[in-house]
Amino acid sequence: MKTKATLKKISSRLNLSISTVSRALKDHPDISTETKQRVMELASLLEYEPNTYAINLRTNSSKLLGVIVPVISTYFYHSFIASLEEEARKMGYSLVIFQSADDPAIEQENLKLCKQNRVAGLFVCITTYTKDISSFLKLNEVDIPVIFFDKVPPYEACNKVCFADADAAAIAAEKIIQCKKKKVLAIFGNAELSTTKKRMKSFREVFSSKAPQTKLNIVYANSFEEAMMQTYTACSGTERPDTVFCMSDEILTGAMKAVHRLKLKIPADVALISVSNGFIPRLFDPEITYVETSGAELGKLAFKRMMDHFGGKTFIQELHIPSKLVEGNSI
Amino acid sequence: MKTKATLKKISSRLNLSISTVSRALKDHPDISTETKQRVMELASLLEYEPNTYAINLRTNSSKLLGVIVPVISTYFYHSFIASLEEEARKMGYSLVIFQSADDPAIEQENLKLCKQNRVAGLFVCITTYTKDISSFLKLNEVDIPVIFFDKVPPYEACNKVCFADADAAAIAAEKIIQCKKKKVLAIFGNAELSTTKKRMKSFREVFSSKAPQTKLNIVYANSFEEAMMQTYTACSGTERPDTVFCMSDEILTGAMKAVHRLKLKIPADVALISVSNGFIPRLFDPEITYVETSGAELGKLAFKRMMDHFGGKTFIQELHIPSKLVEGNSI
DNA sequence: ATGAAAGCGCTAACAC
DNA sequence: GTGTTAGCGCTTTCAT
Repeated sequence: MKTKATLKKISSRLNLSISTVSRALKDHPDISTETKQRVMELASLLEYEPNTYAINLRTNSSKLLGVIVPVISTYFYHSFIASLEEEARKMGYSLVIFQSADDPAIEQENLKLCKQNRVAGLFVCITTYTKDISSFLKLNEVDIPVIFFDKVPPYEACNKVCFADADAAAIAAEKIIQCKKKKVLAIFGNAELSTTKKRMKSFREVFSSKAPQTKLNIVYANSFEEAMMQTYTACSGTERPDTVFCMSDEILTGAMKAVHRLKLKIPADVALISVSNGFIPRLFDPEITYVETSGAELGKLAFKRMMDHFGGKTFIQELHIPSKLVEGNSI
Repeated sequence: MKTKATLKKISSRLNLSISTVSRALKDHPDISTETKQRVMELASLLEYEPNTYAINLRTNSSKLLGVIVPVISTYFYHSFIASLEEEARKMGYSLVIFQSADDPAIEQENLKLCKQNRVAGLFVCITTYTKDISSFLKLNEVDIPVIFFDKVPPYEACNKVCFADADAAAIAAEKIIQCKKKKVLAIFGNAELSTTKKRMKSFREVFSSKAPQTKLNIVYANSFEEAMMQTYTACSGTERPDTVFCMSDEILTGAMKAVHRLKLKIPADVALISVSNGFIPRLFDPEITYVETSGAELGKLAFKRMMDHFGGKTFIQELHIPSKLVEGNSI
């Protein structure tokens, strides 16, 4: 194996000191143009690459950002990660990725690995079951900013970026009312999640205040399959709803499968409206109308918040992405 | 900010030398049980975490693995990454993720970042346009194994893990023949890719040898939209195919949208068969029959190959994942 | 304009 | 069983 170039090697070859070479490579004003020239040349000839470990050790910092998500392979997270990666790369940061499998124990393991890797900052979407976030908050004590995103802890004072959940559900509810729908099957996700609670509360409220006569059938689905069954059952009875509201992409895909199975026409037989990251609704024909909760947008916001933090804006804040309706032809 | 515990601090507090502490923490046989006890206790009290940078610098190695993919947010890559992450975590490795946006220039940037981060190994799925892989192969010279996956360079001698492309297409072709289909629309991806070429060649060959009378309409689609248009055009004419073959998930989603728009019954009006990662085909009803090319499986294989490499099996090899048919009800 | 030297935190060869 | 020492590659202060 070819050994890597170091400052030492370059300096001895050029009869210069290590510090001069170091400075020359950084275009330090003290160094003469001629010396810089010589150093630069040899460095590129030897394909010199500064040793990041040495730099990190010396400066006690790194350009690594940790990301912990329940799973990568889901409608939303990979688009978040993708947009985060783009932003990070532009600023010279790299992303180290971990999955918790929605298991708090693995989440803790991942946290440990993040610490071990001495990440400069951490983005985390907690598991459905994470109650105690003190181990995360400890990172703040050692000046590693932690930014919670999407599924954020409800109680503590911590940095959060998430969607305007209440708004998203309200916008969908209003659209349904505006379309004069009367019988709504509303499928929500895991009842424990703060996201679910917020969305449901606001969804209900809009109906009770603006269209109290609407028949609301509210159910929960923790998976694609459950969403499909809920939809199938509700839509195959005689009391078929005129509208199905889906709280997430996962639920939407389940609902759509049931709709296809029942060979229902959209929106003639049943209308659909969803809250979504935006990819799934466009797969269908007609395209599904949805309230956008964009993972990409959230990724950008999260990264910006991290940079602000590095820039000194270390105060705690909760940021929201506004929701907007994207019209399809499903309602 | 609370300062982190180091060997130095622990040793001075305990009136021991740094090396004794270091050895105690590693459960070195030389150290007395009592000393070990005292050291362990103080270490956990101070929440000592070894400084990875110092270790990496000292040992000139890291537990980071680089991954470069064209995009994360696509049918296949995130499942590859997800499975790789699971495997890696089990072995104490962490994944640093980069997207090339299918742009060779960004790919080179990413490669540079991987070098900077001194990754212990690299997984890369090259862009559609990557012709020169010498910069990747250079890593091998400095003992950083590079494993190409999925879209692999066709010519050079390098480590590859990929699908048995020819087999996958052949299996689909045989299924179509077995179902006595006579008019096939076959949609392939980017014509430049070796994957495409292999799949198409073998697809054609099966038909010409086993069912030469079949009417084959072979087209290319570089995107979801193109696949939709190709399907729409072919299926709305009078000469509608009885079967649509889709080379990838992306193409399948496009084809399905066209099928829905034309309100064609599956498989009565048109049969479908696809090559797929396995998630998309199950979204539809009836479920689509597909030849599985599992990103998760490939991730596992790639990681295993990497570990073998670390274990000394540094010879170059090309590994394949066999293809298997997963029956739906679409043909 | 350049160099010497200390030190980041750790490991490991070599004392004793 | 424990300590001493050198050194990984770099930055940075202080000399000259």
